Amino acid sequence: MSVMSEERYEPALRLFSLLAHPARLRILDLLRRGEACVCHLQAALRAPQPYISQQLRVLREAGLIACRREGLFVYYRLENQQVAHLLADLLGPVAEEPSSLQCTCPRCRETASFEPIFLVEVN
Amino acid sequence: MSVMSEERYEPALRLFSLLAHPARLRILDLLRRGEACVCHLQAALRAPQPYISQQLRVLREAGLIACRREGLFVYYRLENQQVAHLLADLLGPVAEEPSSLQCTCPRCRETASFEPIFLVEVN
DNA sequence: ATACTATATGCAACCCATTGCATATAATGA
DNA sequence: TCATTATATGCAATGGGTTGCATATAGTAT
Repeated sequence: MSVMSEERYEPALRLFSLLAHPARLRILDLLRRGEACVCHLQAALRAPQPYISQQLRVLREAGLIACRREGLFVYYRLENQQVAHLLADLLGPVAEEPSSLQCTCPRCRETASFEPIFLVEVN
Repeated sequence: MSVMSEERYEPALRLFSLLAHPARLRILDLLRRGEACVCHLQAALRAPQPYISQQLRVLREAGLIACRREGLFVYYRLENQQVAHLLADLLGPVAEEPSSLQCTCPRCRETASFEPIFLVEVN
């Protein structure tokens, strides 16, 4: 049939398509707590960096998230309030994970209370 | 990578996957107004009947809608309040379509104010 | 310039939902 | 019983998103 895509539904359809993806949904949920750098998300999802960056691009080009570069690091943030509401409805309030993940970015270093998880001491 | 499907997100992921589909979203939106028979949805979507029934099955097996048979006709209804809220958030209040679609079901016949759209007089 | 780290991009292969269609079933009436 | 209408199911083919990986780019430091 292929007809049937009323323009009235298109924004909602695009949004649902973006959210109906494990990695993207997880990323958006993580960003509800505030900014996060790519390496942070990478550590949280335990997925290859190019994979993370690809999903970030999809979300960025859709306007759901935005980013800001600081030196070598790029910090992403949730940029769409409607998504924040949606996630609050469906996932509940922001979940505080027991051991907050640490990566190699300065932000993680300065607030580090434990040994960073993905930082390996080389002697 | 295929790992990464935290059970915490699975209900939301399933829901988003169901909603990220033009026909299914349209059907759910239509059912916000109340019950509708298959032929009614068929007329509204202008899609083949087997196609409509398939999407209805998907939604039914997911528990989003329920149905009740009355003679030859099967009336579907929205069965998930969370979905109703979601749609209200994203699509706004129930839209009253200018000319309400009519099909061949008794319900449409008794409330018919105009000639049913998809009813052809064969004399 | 070179080296190194963090991040982004390009692209091909794969996989699975989508969808079209034939057919089956349910219910009613003659 | 047969005919007809409304709805459901089965299944193969297709198309488009997903994903893995090689590689490119940006930024910093020596």
